[in-house]
Amino acid sequence: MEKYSPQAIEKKWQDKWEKEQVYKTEADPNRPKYYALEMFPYPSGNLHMGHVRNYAIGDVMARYKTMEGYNVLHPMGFDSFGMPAENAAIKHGVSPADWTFSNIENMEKQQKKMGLSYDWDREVLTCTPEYYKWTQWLFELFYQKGLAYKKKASVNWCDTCGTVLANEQVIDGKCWRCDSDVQKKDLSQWFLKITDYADVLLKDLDKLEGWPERVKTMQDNWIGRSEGLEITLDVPELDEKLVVYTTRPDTAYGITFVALAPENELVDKLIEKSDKAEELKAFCQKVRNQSDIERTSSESEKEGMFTGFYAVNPFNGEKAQLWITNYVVADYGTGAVMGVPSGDSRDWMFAKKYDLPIILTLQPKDKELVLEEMTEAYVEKDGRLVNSAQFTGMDMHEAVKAIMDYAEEKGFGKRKVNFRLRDWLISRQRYWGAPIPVINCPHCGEVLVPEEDLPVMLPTDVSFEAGSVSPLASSEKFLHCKCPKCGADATRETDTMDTFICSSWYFLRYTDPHNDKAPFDKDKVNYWAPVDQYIGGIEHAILHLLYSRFFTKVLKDAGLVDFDEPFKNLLTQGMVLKDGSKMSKSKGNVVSPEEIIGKYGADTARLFILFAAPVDRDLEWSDQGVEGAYRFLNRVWRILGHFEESIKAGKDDYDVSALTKDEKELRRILHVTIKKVTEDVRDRFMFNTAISSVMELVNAFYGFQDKELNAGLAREMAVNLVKMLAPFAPHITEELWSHLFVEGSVHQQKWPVYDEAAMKQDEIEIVLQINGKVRDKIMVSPDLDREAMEKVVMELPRAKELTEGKQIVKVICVPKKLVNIVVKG
RNA sequence: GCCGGAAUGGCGGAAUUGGCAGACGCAGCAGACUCAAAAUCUGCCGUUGGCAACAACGUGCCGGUUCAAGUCCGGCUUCCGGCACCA
Repeated sequence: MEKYSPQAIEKKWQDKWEKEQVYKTEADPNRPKYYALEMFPYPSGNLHMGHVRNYAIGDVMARYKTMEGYNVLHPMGFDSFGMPAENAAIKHGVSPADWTFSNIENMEKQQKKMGLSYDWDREVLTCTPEYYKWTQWLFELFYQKGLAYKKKASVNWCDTCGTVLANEQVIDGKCWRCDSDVQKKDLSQWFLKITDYADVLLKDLDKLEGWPERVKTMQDNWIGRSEGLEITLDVPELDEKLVVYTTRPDTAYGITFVALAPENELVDKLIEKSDKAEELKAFCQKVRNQSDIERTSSESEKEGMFTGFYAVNPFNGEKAQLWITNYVVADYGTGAVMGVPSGDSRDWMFAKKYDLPIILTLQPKDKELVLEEMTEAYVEKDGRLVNSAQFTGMDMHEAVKAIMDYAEEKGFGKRKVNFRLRDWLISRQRYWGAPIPVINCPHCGEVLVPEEDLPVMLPTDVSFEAGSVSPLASSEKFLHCKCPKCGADATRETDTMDTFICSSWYFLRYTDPHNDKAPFDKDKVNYWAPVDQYIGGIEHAILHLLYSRFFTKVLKDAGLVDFDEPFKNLLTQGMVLKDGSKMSKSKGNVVSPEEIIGKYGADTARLFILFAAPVDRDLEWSDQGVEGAYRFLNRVWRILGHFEESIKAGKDDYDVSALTKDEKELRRILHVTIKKVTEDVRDRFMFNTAISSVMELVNAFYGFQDKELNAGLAREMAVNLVKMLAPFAPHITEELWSHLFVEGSVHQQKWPVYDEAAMKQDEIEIVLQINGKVRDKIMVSPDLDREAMEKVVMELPRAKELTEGKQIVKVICVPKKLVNIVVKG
């Protein structure tokens, strides 16, 4: 065989696979299916190492499962709506579509150079009318189910991007995409009612056994469920009522004030009746002008202003001062919070600053608190109640329940579950997205575009200048239309949808990508989906993964699919780092996949990236490590070349009993390796250790390079070695397969099965321990029972020497492992 | 503050159910081949002491359980990530 030349063989096989459509798949209800999916990329123009890692992992799973006999769906597509295309249009005058499609073309070319087993016929591009027609159709479905609505609200606005953002897209007060400060704006916007599904989105996290704990916790935190009590307080001077929400009803006898957000409904009424209306107004204005970060940071100074009015604590009839404050979150709970300084550190700080009364209602069990000596609130959730009428003396946890019962019985309280999760703001004042299929009629109001008129096509005669209105409004032809209901002159909705809508259902479209009658066929989607293994970055832990779960649940309730979770198993890959930090142009530490593939080939790039670290951990890029992977593939190539004649001459059913002792040992290692690699790939996603055991096998193979090797065994070694490496390094293995075995593609072979009998050892090494320390090793038959093992070991000179003159307290025998002699003296 | 994850040689990492810590790879050292170098093949490679046999120490820290602990329990430290004035 000639020298290993990846550049020559990789191209050859990629062309052949494509021509022969080796990776094309069809639904087949008679075969078990496996759906392997990598998160589809945004078409930025070039693949980076993160993509390479993502696709390499997915490709191993897809190829492995295919060899295991599954009908495998392994598709790829592009999340191709979005801002960068539009920015390119503004900056360079190219159309967003042209920019996007040329990037897709380039990235596809790079993906194809990786040798990935995609069924390209199923490619999904979210920016095509064939796709966004169904995105719009799904929006209409949500609308009809009462899950899409338009409302005026204070929303997140990114001035740089010229659009609003969902809560999930605001990271530490900054835009997720461009990192600039997010402001608040009052706008009328479309929302999806994800809060209707808050409870089930939280509860079903328990079902997701194949998801990493940390992703589930993140979603749990984000949804933020809390159980508590709503308490209604009278405000006699205004003849009004006020509702507060608390998770600590046990402290209700300690209310001395009520803190209101300026947005609370009662505030305007308070100001109206107040004799210091101007001051209060000014204070409210000041608070409302603060940005979200200023207002919601726990470090910022608590401020407030007394309104002069009081509410009555319904538990004890005590008066509670009504304050307008800057520290109450307006859109959580009721925008009003009961102030119990003794039991809440924020209330404590506020009460101390403004000299408000404090009542102690909870005493810890292990010490006695004296109000005058306290320097901070007692916030531990443990103790007995004091100063709490009939509840005094009760354990805190019992009191929570008892007080809620009491409040409900008396009619001034109601148990309530609250969530941190807010509805999903989906309007975007941008061009390159799916238009919201709604027409505004002066007579009929909001009207959905009739299904037969979908898709609402993106116009091309627009000006791309960013502003507070979508560029779609600049197309007269697009903007003006007739009302589908009454025929009157009407205008279209000019906002487009958040691209996260497009990506919330793309994995379902892959199951039936060319359907022009429906988003997907029910039988097809229920055959292939849910996704068996989803692979992607942790950055989508909340955004994409939460939205997709929401979509799936709505589609299940609408009867479009039979499952209620989209992704059975989730693998969050680590980042690819260079010199300890994420590769980025600004740091100048980017390693280009194209260059690496050009130099060493895709097989080396894939092998290195899978070998260098466990898939879920960050990976430090190492040029020398890549060399190592390349060396290994060369070693495989050479050793198989060395035994080429034997491999070709060998028979598949040869006489194993004729093997020498050394050959038997090699064969044993082979079968141990098959077991190890199978389990690592199938059960643990430990590709790094799977590869390392194949390396060990190759090292053992090299032990025979200067020796005779039974032709049957040479063949068995080669067949299984090439098969085991096939998912990791698809080209070199295909080349070797064609050289050595001729028939078919290695990727359509059956995955190796290990032979228990071959794994049996005549002799195994056991360890002698004295007091738990290793003192000697000996080869024995693996069939020895405890007694026989003990006997053999006790006869060892080392054992005699080290136990001489000492008292043997105990002897522990672990069959096939060790004998531990415990001595005293 | 609450929640989650992690910590093992010079480096990436392995040890799956408590049973030989450091597999495999990188780097390093040595030998073979070569006029020489590269490539390749082979061997060595945690620390300390010792010519060696061997011994002691060693998986972030302190303690515990156990014949035996990287692994289990209790208490910390540091780092990474999420949430956070959410009542």
